Amino acid sequence: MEIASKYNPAEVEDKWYKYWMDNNLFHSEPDEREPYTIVIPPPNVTGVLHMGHMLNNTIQDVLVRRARMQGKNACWVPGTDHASIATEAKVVNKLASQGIKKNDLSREEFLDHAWEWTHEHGGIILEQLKKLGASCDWERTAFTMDEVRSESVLKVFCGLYEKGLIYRGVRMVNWDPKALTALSDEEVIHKEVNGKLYYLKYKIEGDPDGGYAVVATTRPETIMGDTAMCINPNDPKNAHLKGKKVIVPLVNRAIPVIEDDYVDVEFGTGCLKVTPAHDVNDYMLGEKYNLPSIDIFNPDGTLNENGIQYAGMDRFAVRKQIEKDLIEAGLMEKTEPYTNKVGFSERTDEAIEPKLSMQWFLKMEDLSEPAAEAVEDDTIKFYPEKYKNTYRHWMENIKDWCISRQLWWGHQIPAYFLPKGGYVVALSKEEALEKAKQQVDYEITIDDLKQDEDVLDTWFSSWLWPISVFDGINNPDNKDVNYYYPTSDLVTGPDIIFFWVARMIMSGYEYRKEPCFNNVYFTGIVRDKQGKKMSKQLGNSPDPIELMQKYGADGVRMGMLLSSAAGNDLLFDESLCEQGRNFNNKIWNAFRLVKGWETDSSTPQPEASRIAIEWFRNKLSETIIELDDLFSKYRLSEALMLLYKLFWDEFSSWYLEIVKPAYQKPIDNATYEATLSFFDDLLRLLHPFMPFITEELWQALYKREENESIMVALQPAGKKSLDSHLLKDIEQVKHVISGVRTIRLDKNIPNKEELVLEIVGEHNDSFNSVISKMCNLSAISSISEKQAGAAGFLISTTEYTIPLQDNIDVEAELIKLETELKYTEGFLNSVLKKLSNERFVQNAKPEIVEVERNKQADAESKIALLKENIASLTKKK
RNA sequence: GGGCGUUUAGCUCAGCUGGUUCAGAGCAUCUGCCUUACAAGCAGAGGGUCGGCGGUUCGAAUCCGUCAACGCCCACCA
Repeated sequence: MEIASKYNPAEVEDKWYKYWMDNNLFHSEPDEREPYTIVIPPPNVTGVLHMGHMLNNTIQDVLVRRARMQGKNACWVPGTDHASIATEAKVVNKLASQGIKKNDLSREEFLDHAWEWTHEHGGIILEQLKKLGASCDWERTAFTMDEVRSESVLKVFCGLYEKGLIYRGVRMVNWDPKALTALSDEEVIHKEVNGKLYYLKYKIEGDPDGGYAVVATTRPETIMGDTAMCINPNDPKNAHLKGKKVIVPLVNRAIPVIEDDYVDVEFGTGCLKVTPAHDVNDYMLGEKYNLPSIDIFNPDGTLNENGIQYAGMDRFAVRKQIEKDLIEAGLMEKTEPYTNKVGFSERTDEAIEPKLSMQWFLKMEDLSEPAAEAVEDDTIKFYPEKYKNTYRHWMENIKDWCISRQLWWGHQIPAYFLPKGGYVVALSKEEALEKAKQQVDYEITIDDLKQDEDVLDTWFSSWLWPISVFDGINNPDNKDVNYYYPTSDLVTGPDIIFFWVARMIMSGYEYRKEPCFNNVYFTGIVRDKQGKKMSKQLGNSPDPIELMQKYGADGVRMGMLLSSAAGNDLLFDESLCEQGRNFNNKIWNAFRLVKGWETDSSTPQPEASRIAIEWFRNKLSETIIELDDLFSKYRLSEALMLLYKLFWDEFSSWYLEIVKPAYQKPIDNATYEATLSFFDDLLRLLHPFMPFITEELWQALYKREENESIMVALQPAGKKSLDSHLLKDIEQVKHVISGVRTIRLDKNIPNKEELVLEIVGEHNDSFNSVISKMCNLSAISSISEKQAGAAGFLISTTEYTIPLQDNIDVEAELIKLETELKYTEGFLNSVLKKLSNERFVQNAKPEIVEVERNKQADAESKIALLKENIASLTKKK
């Protein structure tokens, strides 16, 4: 059989993905097996795959594939998120490029465009996940705005409303003047902004001396909304203002001076302008002192008619203009540079405007209680654990969730306004009418009802995800949800711990009285080599599809995983994918070697092969134990590295080299069978990490049945009890072999040339067959004294020597010995120092002291030996 | 302003409750090899006073304190 010397992923990946699909291997139905469930963090429906998705989904696939191979009924539910604000923004932009304004369209027309966009771009990302090898149950693909999910959302809204947990009211919210919607606190990102602190003069009303108070503000454009000035009652320097009124500059309106100890005496002049409509704190002062509230902004951030001469101008333009005008009017005392934190919209990057508006809110207090507890007591475990703190802190300070958005793309709020005021909340308009009829004493028809224009926050649908994907909201007792819920692991980024993770936990307890998942694995953020976050804007993110074409999906998966300890950011480097590709190639070539062997039943099994098989069986089992441990701690990176070393070093470099028959010689049956079986085990261990190449080789390794797949083969179990002596002995043997190789290299002796190994001192000769084969020796013998002119090396106190025909370089040899002697003497010294310390001998554990004594003995005999050798060499000189 | 985390070889990172599984791994580097699976390879080698300082201890990468640098999260001081 002729096999190419390089693995070509392009030839095999699509083939096997299709095979898995054709054989329906990704699909799961409830049965008697133990379930293993993951729900995908749904990517934006119109998004494209980026490196973050690659990492996240590779991890999920590794977990799912492994669980499947452990005999569990594994189900990975894929899907997408309608991403209300992001998608709407994209559609608005697209329409704008066609010269269409959103406002010119009716809601229905706009939604038609949005659906069209969704169908056009939707699901691209899911197709990309298939390239990665994701073993999702595609028959279960869900969308946050499909029928089942939409129904779930409305049902939940109505239910929570009935329970009194959802309320509607005018509150100070985060307003995005670009997206023209309210946002939740979590959608606001605070950034430092270099601006100015403006010191404005507020004249004191009726003051004969023309006295004034100075107010420091970062937002002079809001003075039109001022309805009071506030001082601290305990501030002596402003005491003269008590009970007075001051005149708002330019506006010439008198406002009262109020007193509240909220005001920091030290800041600015100790005078605070109060603008209840445009600042959260001022709003609270307004409530407390019953101040009027003057809203000066339009929704888009321009000033309204309350802005008088500035009406129609943008808020930032006004800031500049008003600065000029104040200076001209002599009402600006000074300005100074100032940095403060300003909130920006997560989506549009627009400066948030605190704004009073009517919104829907969800009360969080009751919901958060069981959710907080579950993480606290490890019912739901976080990996890494440090996020418990973050979570706890947020839960303890949780505020009500603003769930309404002034958008069209999303779940429209099922609240219906009545003609003469008031509203009802109902699942359908028909039901709303029934409710309305009971509520009002006038005649009412279905056309009189007007549904709330707003939609719900996207997260109000995704927080139900682990339940709603199994239709567990609409049909709480269905077979699927009862079987698959609670889900097993959630894999997501720490950036959405509040947006999503926390809220899912809440909904889980609210609707199923159970955790929604048992473990949460937080991945890090993918950064480039400079440590910058990878993003499309920065252009520093490679295209995952191109990467997979270049290195193969398996290679890229490995590249992602090698760099990622849970929760740590990972510095992505393409060279890791290269390493992955190289590893694929290594596996490929090992396969070529093994499959190239001819067997011969008359060939007896060499002793070396017998030993190698016994040893590798133990090595494999030892690794499996370690692997299980690493997986239980979600240390996937280390798990993969462990297998990498097992395959490359232990299997390829040691095992295969030992059992490899001589050129064009056949191999004995027993060794051949054992090797194939090891190969099979290795492929299965590797399969969760590298699904494609392992399937390709697994299929070719033995004759397989139709429809068989490594995907559903079981993980190898390994031996129960390990022969630790054998494992240790072989490590010694490796040292001996390395020593001989070093001599060959040093002395420039070709591998072809047979050598003789002579040993002075203790040596276990059970493994001589292995040493002999690996070093190409003609004989191994024990002698009492090293031959003159032999090269050698020491392992503990045994001296391994190779007699050489040619005269050796005495000088070089002496230097080598002297160096080793010096080092050993130094080592002995440090040991002796410890042992001569009485307090050490008294206080340290006896085992430790014993160890030191052994060290001393070993070092002493080694020194004696070295000295002997040096003496005999010197004689020769 | 609070809280959390990180700092160990050129790079990326392991090192649990203090002591031979303690100074490690992979990559990179260097040397020699186109050796009959693989140069995307083989064999061998070098490389760190574990961020600084101080303390506890017979003994500290590991525990305590402190400082520094970087990162993240939270927070209404205009």
